Formats: sequence, structure tokens, C-alpha cells
Amino acid sequence: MTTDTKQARRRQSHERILDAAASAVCRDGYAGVGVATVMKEAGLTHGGFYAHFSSRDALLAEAVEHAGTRSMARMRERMARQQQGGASPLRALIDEYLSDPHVAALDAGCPVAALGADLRRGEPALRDASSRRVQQLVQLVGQALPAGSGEGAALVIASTLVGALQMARVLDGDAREAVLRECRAALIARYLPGDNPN
Amino acid sequence: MTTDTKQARRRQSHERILDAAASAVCRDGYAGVGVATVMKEAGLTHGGFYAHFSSRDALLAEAVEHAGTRSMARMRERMARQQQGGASPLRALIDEYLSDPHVAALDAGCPVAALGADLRRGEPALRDASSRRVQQLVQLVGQALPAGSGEGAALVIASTLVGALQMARVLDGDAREAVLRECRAALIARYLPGDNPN
DNA sequence: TGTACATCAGTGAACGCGCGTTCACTGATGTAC
DNA sequence: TGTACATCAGTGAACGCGCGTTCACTGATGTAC
Repeated sequence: MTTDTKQARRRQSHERILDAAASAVCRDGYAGVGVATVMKEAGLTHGGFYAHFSSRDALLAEAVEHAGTRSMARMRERMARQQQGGASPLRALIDEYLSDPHVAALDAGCPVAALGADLRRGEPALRDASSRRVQQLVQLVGQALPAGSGEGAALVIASTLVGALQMARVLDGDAREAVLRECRAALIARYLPGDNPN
Repeated sequence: MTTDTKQARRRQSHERILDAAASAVCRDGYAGVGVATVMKEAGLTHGGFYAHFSSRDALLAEAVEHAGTRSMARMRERMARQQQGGASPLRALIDEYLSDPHVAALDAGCPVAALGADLRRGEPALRDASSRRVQQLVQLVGQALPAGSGEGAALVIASTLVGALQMARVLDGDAREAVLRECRAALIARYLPGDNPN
């Protein structure tokens, strides 16, 4: 299985490039992602890039997808941990999404909030990949909803989460904390009326 | 007053550049704004740019400010029109912000939603100008709130508006309409309990 | 009022840098016999 | 098991284009006398 080692190394490189690109996309937006920088962060030189991706645009599309699955996995994992403390799925999602660590995780958080308006920009293939991230987020919220929640609750909650995270990242200090606290409280009051927001 | 004519022309050019830049910023984000393109849209050649702005960065900072005041003015004006129909200020703001025309106004709408994650990027001066746009939006919402609304209601409403507009712009067709409708209904139900959402 | 001169917003060519992309090459890994 | 050859992920120099910025120049507007 010597072939496997070579293939495995190749796959590992591919994965490292994607990881670096996903981080860069979240941190700097689509326009802020450079081929050379990403390759350097992946521990490679820029020349080898085209052995892994057909173009920078192709990388961006894969990167936003990677960022989505990566972030969803992280979110589900932390939600699971919070649920072990007795929280409902939705409560865990809200607390996790509007947490200080998520605000601080500029390169590892939810790509929908990290990209924002960028999601509707770029080549069609990229925009498709982007809009799938939005649907993915709405779906995650939908799965966390208590039974009997209204039809569009997931859309409202997702909108509030995304807007709040972005605003929290722009503001600082008290204002930042206020956005997180108020949005957390408002969502809990509306969708988990039995819960204590603290 | 011949001097005035010259100065006036200069000021008009400056204004046209700013207008074009504000539109470009909203449409394409900070990274999508090019000096040459903006000048061309303003009916000028790129060489004359530095007679009006010290650098591209300086233009961006002025442009986001211009986009903010321009959008606020438009919003207030349309809110006033809706209020003549009997709507409360907050109702008018929600209906206006989450309207189809606003979703479609990619180059003339609220810069906070149009820039999204870009707001926390760029040089410090640009980020200051950006965060002032967020504060401006929160303030507008705050002014529209009915007396006795909770402390952080403006933050929650602003977050939802921004997130919803962005998501609506990414999605299309039914999904787009659903985001707008559901968020409108949710905000009205919560903050204007007497109102009928339709 | 008319003429010579000064001003300055705007022009367009040119410069330099960054970045996406290409390509000839390397050297470690893997295969054949 | 050992040797010669093949493969191919990765290297690094080079290319070309776009874009921000500079600059010498123009020509219409305005001023001086």
C-alpha cells in the first residue's frame, strides 16, 4: 500500500489548504483570500496550488463549503456539551452562537455571519455554495426548534443570530456585550418562554 | 462671484464621486471599489481622483459615511410617507427595511446590511466610519421605538433587520419572501402587539 | 471693454507593485525486474 | 534483497494583467490692468 501513503499525503495537503482557505475566507472575506498566502499557511509554496485546485474561484467555493461543515460540526459538538448540562437544543444553539468565543473566532465561526454581504457576490458557482451555507444554517436552527414552533421561526432566529454576531463583531466593550445579551434574551423569551435567560 | 462657479463645479464633482463610490461600496463591498471605475461612473477620468481624495482608503471612509446618511435620509423619507398612512414610526421602519425595494436596492440601501462582515475590516479610520454606521442604525431604530420599550430593543430589532436583509438577498423566490414576511411578523408581534402584520 | 496672464479641475500616459497563473524542474516515493 | 526507472507532489522563477498612484500637460475659467 505504498500508493496509499502518497495519496494520503496528497489528501492531507489538500485538507490543509482547504483549512487555511476556510479560515482566510471567514477572516478576510472572499476578496481577502490570496493563493500565495493560503498556500504558505498550509506549509506549501504557491506553485503547487494548481495541482489541487483548478483556480482561485474553485478554491473559494470549496472553502466556503468547508467552513460551513467545519463550523456546523463545532457548533453541534458544543451544543451537545451544553445539552448535557440540561439545555434544550435551541437554548444550546442560541447560547453557543451568541457566545464570546464565537464572536472572537473570526476565522473559525459561522461563515454566514463571517461573509455576510459577500455571500451574494462572486461567480455563480460560488454564490450557489454560499447560499447553501445559508440554507444549512436555517436547517440547523430548524432542527433545534422545539416541536410546534411556527413555520418561519428558524428564519427569524437565523436572521437575528447572523445580524447580532456581525454587529457584536463591529462594536466593542459594553455595546458588544449588550447586543449579545439582548438578542439572547429576546430569542429565549420568544421561543423558549420557560427558560431563564441567565 | 465667478470663483463660486469654479468651486461649485468642484463640489459637484466631489459629490458625484462620493455618490458613485457609495453605490459601489454597497454593491460590491470595500474590496470591490476601484478608483478608475468610480471616477468613470462619476463622468471623470481616474487621474483627477487625487485632487479630491488623498487615497482610495480616504474615499472608502467618506463613501461609507455618505452611504449611511443617504440611506438614512431615504429611509426617513419613506417612513414619513408610511406614517401618513397611519403607521407608527417603528412599523414604518420595519416595513420599509424589510421591503422588496430595499432588498432590490443593492447599491442604495442600508450600508450596514450591504457591507456586513466588511464593516470590521480595513484600516482603523475605515473601521471607525463603519462602526459609526452601525450606531447610526441602532439610533434610528431607537428613535422609532414606542415609549416604554425595553433598553435593548433597538439592538435586537437592528440585528434582526440586518440579518434578514442579508439572508433575503442571498436567497430567492419563496425563501426570500419567507424571510421578509416572517421577520416582519415576528418583530411586529413582539414590539407592536396591537398591529396586524399584513 | 479688451488683452495678457494666472489658476486649477481634469486629462491621459506611465510607473510599480501585488497577485493569479504557468511551467520547467527536483527529489522523494513507489514500481519493475 | 538490490538496482534502475517511473511517477508526481511540490518548488520557485517568470509572465501578464489590473489597479492605485504619480505627473506633466491642457484648456476653460477667472483676474489684473
